[in-house]
Amino acid sequence: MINIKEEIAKRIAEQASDLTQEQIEQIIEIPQDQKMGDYAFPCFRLAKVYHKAPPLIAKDIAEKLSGDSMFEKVEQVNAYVNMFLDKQQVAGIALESALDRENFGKSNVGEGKTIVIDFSSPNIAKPFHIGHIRTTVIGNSIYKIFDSLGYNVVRTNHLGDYGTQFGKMICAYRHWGNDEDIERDPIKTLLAYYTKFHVEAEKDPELNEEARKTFYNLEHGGEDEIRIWKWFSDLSLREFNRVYDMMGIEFDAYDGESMYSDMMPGIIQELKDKGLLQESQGANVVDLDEYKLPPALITKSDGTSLYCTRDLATAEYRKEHYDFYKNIYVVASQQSLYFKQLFKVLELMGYEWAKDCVHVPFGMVALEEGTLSTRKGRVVFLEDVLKKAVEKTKEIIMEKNPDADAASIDEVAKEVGIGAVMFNELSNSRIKDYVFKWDQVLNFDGETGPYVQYTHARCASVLRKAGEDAVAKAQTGNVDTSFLTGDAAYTLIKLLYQYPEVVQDAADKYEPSIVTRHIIDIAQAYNKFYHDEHILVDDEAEKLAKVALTIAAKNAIANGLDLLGVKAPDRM
RNA sequence: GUGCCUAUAGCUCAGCAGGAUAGAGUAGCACACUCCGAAUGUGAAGGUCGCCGGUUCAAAUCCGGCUAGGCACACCA
Repeated sequence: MINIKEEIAKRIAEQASDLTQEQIEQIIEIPQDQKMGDYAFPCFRLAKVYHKAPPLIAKDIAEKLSGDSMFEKVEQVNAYVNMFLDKQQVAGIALESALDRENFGKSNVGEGKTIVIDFSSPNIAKPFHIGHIRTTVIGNSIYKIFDSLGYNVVRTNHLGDYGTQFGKMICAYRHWGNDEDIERDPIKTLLAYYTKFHVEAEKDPELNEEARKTFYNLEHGGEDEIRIWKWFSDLSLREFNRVYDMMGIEFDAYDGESMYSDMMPGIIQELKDKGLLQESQGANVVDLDEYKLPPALITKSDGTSLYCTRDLATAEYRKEHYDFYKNIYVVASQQSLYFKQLFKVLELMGYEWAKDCVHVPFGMVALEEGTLSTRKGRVVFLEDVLKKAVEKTKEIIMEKNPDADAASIDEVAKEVGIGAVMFNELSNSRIKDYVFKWDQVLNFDGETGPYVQYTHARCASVLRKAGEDAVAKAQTGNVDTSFLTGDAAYTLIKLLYQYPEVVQDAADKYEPSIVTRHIIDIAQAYNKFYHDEHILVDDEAEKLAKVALTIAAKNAIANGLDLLGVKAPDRM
């Protein structure tokens, strides 16, 4: 696709030779008001070079640019050169790429590069609650975005299936466990035991000691501990997979923490050999004082391992097996300091690839009653949220469309309801904290997933009415773009043109919300176009041009939603 | 105590390698379905961009200092 900004910069560079084309490209901006043009070039910075007032320089440049066929007009307003592009040319460029659904917004910049992305990673035997939605949905979207840019992306679910907590869980089971209850409703039952453990441990500190020993046994090959642990793991995975299935999320590897337990001694030895390990208060640490970081704890005073040790092993394993270009961790912002320590230790171990490890943090989810707390039983289950969203959607569909057939209602309600929850999660910058509110996730008006999906369904509906022949003809892109120069159509066209850069930007920043916001803009622009102009008009040439734009908008929305992991139904 | 993050309309948020009059959605108000899907669109209203300084021709955006909230800071992950 032609890079318009680059073309403009090239032309200005010919006029103002004291700046390089790159510098000019940096200065060129998109005015906030469309009335001021498609692109603008502020001339303040040239004033010093030319010893002339900025408006005079702007006037000069504007005059020289005026003749170029690229522009409809170029005018000087104060210190700005405001450029209005030839709308038909832009429409031609945008349509050409957007009509090609398969390739629109995609690229091959990542060819030959592998990215490992660690996300979701819930703890075994604990509920999959609303707090997990962030890493899961954001991680999935980042995977989709990089995948669409040609990277080979490995999704790994680093299950929290190890650590002292399992000592606690096993203890609790031994004290109060009932196998039938567990089989019937594993997570909720295990959660009840876990909660009870903490209550009891308050009264009887001996329990904590017992739990520590139990984990020690687990880590050192205790048969019964391993049997119970394995059983809990399997049950949990079954539960998690049900939720992943609902959201259409898959993984390439389920390598939990336990998988790396064999590598612990090796890591510890390696740290010793490299002179990094120090004994401190009975524990083994890597001192990071020099880097203004607290020491990284490698082993506890009782000799058992810690997550840091396991994470070091995990990183090494990933480098060896995947030779990653980036190793991404989608983990809550609470752990920012921890990841700084982890990456620093890797660096000190002499691994130059430590710089390729990135922590992608996100903010906290709280409930109106306070922070989520598994122990205190203050949780909202993700599955319940998804189910409620589907029910609500079903009600809305039946209300709006009483004679739709039952089978399709169920299918669409799932796509829209679950899509709404996922979309909602991806609407804001990931770093923001938020408070979970039912009426907020179940709101389907305005800037929401259903709004965007509705627009997609509306496009599909228009195309059905247009008929196959018209769609096939429009699909070639061989249409008269002079019918697409109205304000609404042109706004939409510019958004379509920008879409590929937006995807790249979202990848650079690991920020799916950039895509979310852009497809909201596209949906708004299409809806406005739809209201302002009649699409299926009698005039064949005009109709084909507008149908082509409808196809393009539909493709952009469908591809954008796909990057979010959200479905784009043709009817709803 | 130290570090990191956040602060923009009643509410939820965009905008932040500086640029022209700070944008959406939502709530409330007023409109538009004999017309391609009203889960839509239109209009009016709504702001000391947390506060104080600084840099600059130009600051919501950069720098410094405050304030408020969140998070983290050794045997949990």
